[in-house]
Amino acid sequence: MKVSTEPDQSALQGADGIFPANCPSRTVLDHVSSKWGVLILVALWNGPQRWSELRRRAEGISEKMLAQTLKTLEGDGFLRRDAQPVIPPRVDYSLTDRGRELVSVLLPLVAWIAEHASEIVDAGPSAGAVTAIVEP
Amino acid sequence: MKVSTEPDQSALQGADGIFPANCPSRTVLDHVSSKWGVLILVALWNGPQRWSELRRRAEGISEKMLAQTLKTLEGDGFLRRDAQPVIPPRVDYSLTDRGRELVSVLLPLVAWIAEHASEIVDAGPSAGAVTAIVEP
DNA sequence: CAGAATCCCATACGATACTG
DNA sequence: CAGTATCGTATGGGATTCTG
Repeated sequence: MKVSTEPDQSALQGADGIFPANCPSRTVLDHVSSKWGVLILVALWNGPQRWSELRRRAEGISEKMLAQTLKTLEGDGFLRRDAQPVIPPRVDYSLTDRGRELVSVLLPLVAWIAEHASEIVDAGPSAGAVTAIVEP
Repeated sequence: MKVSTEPDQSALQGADGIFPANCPSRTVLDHVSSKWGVLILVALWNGPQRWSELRRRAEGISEKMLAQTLKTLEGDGFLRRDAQPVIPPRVDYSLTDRGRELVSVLLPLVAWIAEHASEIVDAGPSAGAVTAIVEP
């Protein structure tokens, strides 16, 4: 399942613009890097998951966003929806081949963040957040 | 500067939740995967860039978002701001070591998307599109 | 259990104008 | 050139309710 560990970064280094504004690549990047995209995709790495499992794994996600994110990613062909006509309903979501390719390049990123986040977090002023609010 | 070759995905595969809801990792993931985060970070891979260069490279970004994204990423320690007291002003942005580590795991993702985006298409109808991207 | 539908607010984001 | 300030809108996204 190794897709391409060979960087192919030449295309990027050589170009002036990274992703042209109205390109599919921009769209896909937005889908993947949407608030919940990465979490859902990575959550599926272990194998098929049910709706409720995904909700637990992507901690904090609302049902609305789960549904929306799943549809978008399904539309992009990254995951597959498998509904069984039983009662109570059982639906499994799983990565497609394309989805597995994507996740395989996503994992190093997620792993890196998981390892280094604790050093970053602080960053002194307002914790890096642009608008630090909260606090009831 | 080798950082990424060892996946360390065990931590992810073993865990039930991916990123706990109120964890630094979530915050960092949000910063990086913000609408413009990836674009800016990758744009800096080639070396220091000036404000106006970044604006061109991250095609479509507004000044407001450029400023905001730069501040957030600077706050996270991914990039450095270098202002020279000359007239007209000249400011260079460049990746820190930490930023370079991050981008090094980001590049495979970006490259993958650049390669496959056109097959994905999505969005059903019109779906036209596209003059290949990244072509010199 | 797995979702669709509705309501509604916060903020992300863009456009424009102004400044050192 | 490299920003900041202000404003207005669109959209993301949570809470709640309803259904097969």
